[in-house]
Formats: sequence, C-alpha cells, structure tokens
Amino acid sequence: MPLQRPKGTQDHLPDGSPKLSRDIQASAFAHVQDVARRVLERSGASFIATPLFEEAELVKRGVGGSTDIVRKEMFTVYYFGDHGGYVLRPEGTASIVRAYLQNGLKQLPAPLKLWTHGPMFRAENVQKLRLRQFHQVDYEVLGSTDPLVDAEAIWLMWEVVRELGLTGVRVKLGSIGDPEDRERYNAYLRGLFGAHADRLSDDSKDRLERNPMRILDSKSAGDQALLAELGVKPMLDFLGEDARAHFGAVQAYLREWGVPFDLDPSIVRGLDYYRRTAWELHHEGIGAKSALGGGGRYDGLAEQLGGAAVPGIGWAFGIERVLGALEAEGVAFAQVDGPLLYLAAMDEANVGLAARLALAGRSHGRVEFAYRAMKPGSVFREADRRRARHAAVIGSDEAARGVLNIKNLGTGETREVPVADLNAFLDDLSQQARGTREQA
RNA sequence: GUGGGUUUAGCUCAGUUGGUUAGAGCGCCGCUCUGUGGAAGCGGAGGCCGGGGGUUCAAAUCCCCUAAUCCACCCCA
Repeated sequence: MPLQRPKGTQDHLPDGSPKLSRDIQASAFAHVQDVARRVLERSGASFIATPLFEEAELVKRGVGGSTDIVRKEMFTVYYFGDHGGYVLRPEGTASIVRAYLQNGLKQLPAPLKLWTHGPMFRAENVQKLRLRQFHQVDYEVLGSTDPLVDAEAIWLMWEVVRELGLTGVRVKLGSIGDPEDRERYNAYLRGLFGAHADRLSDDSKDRLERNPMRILDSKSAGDQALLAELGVKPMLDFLGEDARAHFGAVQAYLREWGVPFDLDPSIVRGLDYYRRTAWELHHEGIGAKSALGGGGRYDGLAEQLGGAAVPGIGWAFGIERVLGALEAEGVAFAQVDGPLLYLAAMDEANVGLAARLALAGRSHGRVEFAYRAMKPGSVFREADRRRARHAAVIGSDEAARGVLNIKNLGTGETREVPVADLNAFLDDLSQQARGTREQA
C-alpha cells in the first residue's frame, strides 16, 4: 500500500481525473477564487496574504480560549527550543488584524477592505465537507463601525455566491449585541435553564456553563420541548440602544438593496471575538452542517491582540462547501480551454521543427507539440484528447516548403499557413477564443 | 472524544453454503494503420482481495485486532 495523504486533507486534481468531484477539482477552486477576486476587488478590496502558521498566543487570544477551535482543534507546530509553539492558522481574521496592527496599515485610507484566500487547519474528526485542511475566501474591513459597512459586507458575500450561480442560498441574520448585552442575556439564560438543568441533555448541561446560547439551537428533542415550554426570549430583546439602532440600520440597507435574509434569533458565532452583526449563509444539500460561511463584527479584537482599538467586520466561506453546493445544484462551469494548436512531426527529422515552432508560438497562446514522430491518425487522436482546437502534421514536404497544413478540429477544414504567418494566425485564434469565452 | 457503514485492477463493481490459477465493463499501452482524427477488431500490462493475527485440509469469503475512508453526534467553514 503506497503512502496516503493525511486524514482530512484532499488533493486538488486536474480535470478529467478519475474520482473527480467538484470539491477537489483544481480548476473549480480557481474559478471560485477568480469570481471572489472579481467581486471583491470591484468593491475596493485589496489582496493580503499572511503566514499559514502563527504564534499560538495569537490564536488563543484572537479566536478565544473557550472555543472548540482552541480547546481541541489546534494544529500545534513544535520545533527545537523552548518556544511556546506555533499553530497552523484555523481561520483568517486574527492574522489579518495582526498584520494590520504590525504593519501600520492604519496609514491606508479607512475603512480598509482586505481579502484573501487559502488553507485553514483544524484538527477535528472529518465528515462531509468538514476537513482538517480546508480553504476559505475571506473578506475583512477595518476601521469603521458604520452599519453601512456591515450591510455592504453581507451584500458582497451574497454577490459572490450569486455570481457563482448558486440559487439555493439563504442568509440568516442576527445580532449578538455588545459584550454587556450578551452577558445579560447569558445570565438570563443561565437563570432560566439552571432551574431545569436536570431536564437538559448532557450536551446542553455542558453548554449551560460554556455558551448558553448554544442551547437554543440544540438538536435534542427534549431541549427543544423545554425551550418551547419556557418561552425563551430571543437575544434581540436584550440589545442595548446602540446595538439595536445599528442592527436596524443594517437590515434597512439590505432590504433597500434586495438582499433576502431571515432574522435568526438563535444565531451564535462560535468565535469569541464577535459582537453585534452576525450572519451565516446556508445551503441545503451539503450535509448535516449547511453553513457555507459566516461573518460578523469584531470591534474588540484588535485591542484583545494588544493593539489600538480598531473596529472591524469580516466574513469567510468554505470553498469546499461552496463547491459542494454548486455540485448539488448542478451548476456547470466553462471548461478549461485546450491548446489552440497541436503540432506533430511525421518523422524524427522534423520533431525538432515542431518543437521550435510550438515554443515560438507560445507568446501568442497555448501551443503543444508531440515529443516523437507520429502517424497522422495518432496525431489527431492525441490532439483530440488534449482538447486542441487545431492540429498540424509536419512532414518532409511541409518542412521543405516552410508551410503548415493546419486543420480545424471542429470544422474539419484544413488550410495552408506559411510558417512566417504562424504568429498572426495564433493571434487570431486567441482573440476568437477570448470572444467565445466572454459570450459564455 | 463517541456511534454506524464501507474497503477486491487506474475507475465503477461482480465474486454462490469457505473449494483449483480472483473476474467484467470502462480507462491505459501496443498492433491492424506511410499523408489527415474521434471508430472497430485483436493483443497486452495492471491485484499481498486495506494491514496484522486466528479458525480450517482449504479464507476475498468465518472470527478478533488495526488502519483508512464515508456518514452522523459535539463543534465549525
């Protein structure tokens, strides 16, 4: 048995590979990233990249010591020496805020919009579209508390999935208030459930201590019966005046822009740094956990990392989950183009000529060549398999006359092109290819 | 961390109550095929039946352990 990839990781494979599903198709990954780039950079976001590993302390303080991510899902990297340890990043926000503080990005015009994509790591048990190395597209805005920034962030996330062609996505929107609001609400929940702790499921007894809001979306039938019986008030009833006004403004903008959303009073962010606006995008058909991604405001995070007070808001979605949703909906992508031209020689003496012409043509488009002499039948078979648009067979006659007989594999027509005109011919082809791609 | 399913060729899968040398389709390679393709025919390569242990005259098949994988719980993207 040959060595295998580590549990919870995936290989991203070329089109045409056996066992290829959408969430491991390299070209599909690139497509999602391209669409996100287009949408986000149109909005003024700049690309940023941070290391794949960070100080463990950054993750502990950023994500929060009470979260599952820190308690049991950290990929810790040890090395010689007495260093406290690095961790492979479990999410992108803490790193980006760290980079903002460390590099003086406050100098750039505020609010600063940043985006990135890349792998994230969480050491947990795998299930459908839940991996140990997964990939996110991430958008962050630093330096503004304006609800308009919140609304635009949600709009952008919606716009990315819409441009990707997904139709079955639902936005669940809530507000978890300011920290003091949440404290009051948690105290209320602890009081309410504490009196009936014996009726809670074991998981929820645990939640009562760590994060009582999690009891609200418990899957246990007993918990849900108790919830209904007690008539639990939603978080939104506990919002302070400012948080309430902020949340109202966010909703008003979204309605004005036609972004459909459902108010979800049970929305709870799993990371400690969130406050106020919180939302998730959901899609049925990607398994038990239907979240494509989520986001929220994190005005206290920069201070928590030891920096100046910098308000922020951001979101991330899982690329694998989005690809899973696209597969579930049967959304088709444009296929990656094959070569414009495939060149092959009929005899060994001209193999070098085919190679030289191909290399010279590459500044004008994708050109491939055969590494050994072939019979004409094989040339076209090989050209087809590579999804080439044209193919030319070079024999001693063509070599002597300095021409190519180029066959259009779509129409079957052959035309003679002088070698001197090859580059102009390829230019025409790549312009045509661009044209048809834009139409599609 | 917990529970269930699965594991036979590159891929999708057969394989009878345990019984000789483990099969098919597709894919791959070659030939038919010296001047214009997608085809067909013929041939070929490719398997420690996930790994280890046990029962048996005999194990892909029965038992135990283990790993990987898929799904679910917790939680998250």
